[in-house]
Amino acid sequence: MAIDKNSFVPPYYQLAQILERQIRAGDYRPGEALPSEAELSEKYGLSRMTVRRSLSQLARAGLIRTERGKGTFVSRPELDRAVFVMEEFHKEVAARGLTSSVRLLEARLVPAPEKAAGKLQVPAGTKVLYIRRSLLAGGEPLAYDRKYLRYDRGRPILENELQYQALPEMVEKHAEALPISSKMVLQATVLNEEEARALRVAPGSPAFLLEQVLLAGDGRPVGWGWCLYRGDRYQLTSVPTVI
Amino acid sequence: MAIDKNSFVPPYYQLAQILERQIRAGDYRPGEALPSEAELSEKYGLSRMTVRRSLSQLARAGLIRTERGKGTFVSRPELDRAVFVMEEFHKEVAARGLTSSVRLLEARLVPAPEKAAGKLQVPAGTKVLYIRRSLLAGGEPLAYDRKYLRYDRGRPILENELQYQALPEMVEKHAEALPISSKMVLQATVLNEEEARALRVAPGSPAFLLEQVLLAGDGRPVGWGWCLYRGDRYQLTSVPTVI
DNA sequence: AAGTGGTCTAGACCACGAG
DNA sequence: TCGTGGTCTAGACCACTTT
Repeated sequence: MAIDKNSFVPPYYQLAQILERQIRAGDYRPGEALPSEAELSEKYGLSRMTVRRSLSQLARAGLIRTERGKGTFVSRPELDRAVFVMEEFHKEVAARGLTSSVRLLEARLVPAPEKAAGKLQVPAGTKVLYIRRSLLAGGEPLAYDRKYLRYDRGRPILENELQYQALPEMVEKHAEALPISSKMVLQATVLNEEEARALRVAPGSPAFLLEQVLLAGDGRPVGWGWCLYRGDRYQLTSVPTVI
Repeated sequence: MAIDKNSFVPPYYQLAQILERQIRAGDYRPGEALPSEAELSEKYGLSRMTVRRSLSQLARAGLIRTERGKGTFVSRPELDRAVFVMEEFHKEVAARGLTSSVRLLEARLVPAPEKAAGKLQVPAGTKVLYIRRSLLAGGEPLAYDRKYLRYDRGRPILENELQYQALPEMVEKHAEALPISSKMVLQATVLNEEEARALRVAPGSPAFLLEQVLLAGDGRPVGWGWCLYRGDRYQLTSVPTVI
């Protein structure tokens, strides 16, 4: 194989594909060294920087690993390793060809319960915004979301806002600092009476429990809560290793 | 801020950190454009290639996005998006400071059940290897694994192999083609009698159900099965956005 | 000393978007 | 036409590993 410089596919990508194919075909076996960057550069008529770009791509995909002073080696495939991506709710639902909607079940200012106060790093009893929402896919509840949010400003809450706005926009209006990142923990759980009712399934049904902390740019927590996803209608698929 | 060319931290990384800090501090807001590559190059005394490397890093982390002919823009944070990584069993367990071990419960050649035959793309009834294993962390069962594997060669199965070898090595010995990648689906479930007994918990307990297909380099399926992870002892934590 | 990957540069040409 | 990001080059110096 050679590089076609007239192709629309850029040379760095062509080389990455060539090497990927050779690795998958077993031409280079796990642990074996690839030709050095200088050799690849010479063989394919590309500058070393371009060769390195191809190799970086394969390294990011986990197919190879580089060792300074030694060489570039084919990685052993990690068969039991998987990467799962949970997209934003409306994206996830749209990808399945369904329409998403949000039903606000409750939204009020409450004194922060001890646990919520700890998570939000406010004194216990501080007024925080508590919301309960039902996330619908194709008209059917898919997830049940409960959250505590810091409420620093003196702005009144508008029912309309909560009903129709996405959570990030809502928080933006009602908290001092914007959340800019989130930390999540995913667990498997079974639903209790209340949760099952909200999701329209039988108590004891399986569900994903997603605990979420919203963080401001300075690292301070802005929100905390859980979102339950119906186990019979939600699953995560591993991201394929793609270059 | 300026670049310290005498630092051990390479310039491309220093610039990435500077820009990240400015974005997180709100100096550049979501949707806003960053200075052009030429401007950054001029301002920080770096070549354009180096500036581009910094920007690629921020783009991979999801903080910015580039648009050809238009500029580089700060992304809106996707708060409800999360990435979960499931590491190989022994790594995952070792990371918690526990020792991992594997107990082989069953391993025999069986005529492939219809579903397994379909998944493995072999005629129904073909002899395949069926194994059941208990994956232990600190002596306690953490996962319960059941798999069907193609068995093309005429080699006898050695109990010792199954007991002590990792699955990839085992498959390597007993299948024509090496598995080189896997496709997984993660679900939430509740355990039945048999599964609960294997995991030493009560029936009806929550668990993660990980369905796994092992693929050879040419894309042919080599193995198929499920692995159940105890819901009370296993959880996934989102990968932080890191540059 | 020689070979490897890691970083950086100054310049070039291209494709695309806006005026 | 001009400014933007996307790609590529030929060379350089460095840090590390092996001989």
